[in-house]
Amino acid sequence: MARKDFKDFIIEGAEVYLPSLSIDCVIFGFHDNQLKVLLLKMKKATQWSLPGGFIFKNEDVDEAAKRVLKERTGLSQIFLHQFNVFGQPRRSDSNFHRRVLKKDGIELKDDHWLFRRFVTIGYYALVEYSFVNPTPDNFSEFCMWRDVNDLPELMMDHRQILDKALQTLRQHLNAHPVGYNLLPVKFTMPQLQKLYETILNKNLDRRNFQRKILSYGILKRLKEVKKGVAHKAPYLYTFDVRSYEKALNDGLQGGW
Amino acid sequence: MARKDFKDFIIEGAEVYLPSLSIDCVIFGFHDNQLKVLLLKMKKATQWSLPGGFIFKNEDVDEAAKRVLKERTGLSQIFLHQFNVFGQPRRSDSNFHRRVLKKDGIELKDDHWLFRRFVTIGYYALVEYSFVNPTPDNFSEFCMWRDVNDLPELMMDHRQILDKALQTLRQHLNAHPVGYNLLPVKFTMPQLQKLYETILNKNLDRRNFQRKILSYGILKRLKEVKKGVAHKAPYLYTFDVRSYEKALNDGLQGGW
DNA sequence: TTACATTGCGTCACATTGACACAATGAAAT
DNA sequence: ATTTCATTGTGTCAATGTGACGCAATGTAA
Repeated sequence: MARKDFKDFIIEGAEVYLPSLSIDCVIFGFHDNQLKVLLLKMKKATQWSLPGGFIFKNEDVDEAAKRVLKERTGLSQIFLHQFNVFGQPRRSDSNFHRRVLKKDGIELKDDHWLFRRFVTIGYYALVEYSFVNPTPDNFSEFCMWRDVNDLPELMMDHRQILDKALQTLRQHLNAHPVGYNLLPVKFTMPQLQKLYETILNKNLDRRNFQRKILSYGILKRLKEVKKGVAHKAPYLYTFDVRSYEKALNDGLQGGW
Repeated sequence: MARKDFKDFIIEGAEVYLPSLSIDCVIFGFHDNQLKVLLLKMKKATQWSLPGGFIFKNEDVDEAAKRVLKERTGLSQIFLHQFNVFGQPRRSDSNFHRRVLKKDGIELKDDHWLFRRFVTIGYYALVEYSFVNPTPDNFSEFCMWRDVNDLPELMMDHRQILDKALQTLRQHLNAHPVGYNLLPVKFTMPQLQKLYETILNKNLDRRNFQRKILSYGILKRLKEVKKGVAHKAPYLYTFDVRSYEKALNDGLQGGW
């Protein structure tokens, strides 16, 4: 979006977007054995923010989320899951936005649509780190991956939204194709384990983990091994998509 | 809400409510060993609808849901859980409402706020059947419990919303105090089992169910037995609230 | 050539689960 | 009063799953 488009956006927003509603996305990636989140560094402010946006008046809400995802990552066909609505009246601070925009040389009336109350719909997304091309929006100076264990200060209630997304991801780990969406096509067992450990925030026994995950019958071991690594080279695995989806439909977890 | 209030509501709605957003509630109860849902029979139409409402401009979304719940059931302090947003542009059919209102002698302009697009936030609630005082709203002629296995035709996408709520309830069964909120204070083991069977839509072995549910240590067996029943009188149980909440925090289900 | 971190494979005790047996209870039928 | 029988309380047993380890194989780095 060029400068001119931004002006149009600010002026015409009230016309083209559904009022009162916004979208915020928590985009997870996995790299260097760490769980990452894609964040935007705001212009003229120290805070960061989640990628977000608004919904066109005739647009499906899920489609709007996909559009935002595409704009920030370059990716289509992303695993996307709506997880919570944040609807406290005081969640946004209109003065904050006014100040930030003013520093950027933009002054708007007090009753401008951007300053009104927004109820936001939280989505979390799972993407393959290496495919992403992080792209800032009009409110941000850059867009980059941040480690979930080393987060900067976030604007408004975005930290709360992020925490809730992480909590949801944890609960979904056994019922959704989390590994499949976060890892590259070929990966090693230690990588997969580290992913589970990071999301669950606990250590797992290497041998028991392998036994359990293999018992699901959703992995295929390849003939290759990982190359260019120190120590013993681990085997590479891929997800057996067919049986993975079947297993997830039936539900992987225990229970009744 | 009296007749006059209804007129006010229709006229002033655009002023007092947050635009574009609505709330729909799937209220579950348990009675006669059946899972029930509280539904409204619409005026001048054959369809039924879920209890719903709108959000005041300065009202917390969760509070709005509680308000709706209170209006339809008479209850405060209800277990309430937001589960999904339904945001397809074509989910509501403005002609449907127009027709229904016209039959009721009410004609509104085509651009009336009630006919605009609404994104709705779905909540499910768990209530104790016997405490509920079903109360219709202005769009409905009566309000009553319906068996989830014998549902009438619902307006718009309310059937889809209900199904999603049921699916969510199933997933939450081991992680939320479902039994605690749906059953009376004192209940029998067969009652609790029937509740689980109904929600999960499958039969469970009586003896294994008892063993497992008792192993959680969340139930207290009382000295009393159920009276006035045919055959052997079953013991009565209550939830041990303290250990129940503790167990739910840790998560009852298996997994990692 | 050796050291050593890491990987692949396996063992064992114990807990959990699914399937089922049997006696006890008490209202309803005779 | 006695019998019937659906229902409840308790327990058994084999199969399976889980947690805690041991040990040899691998292959880079010392």
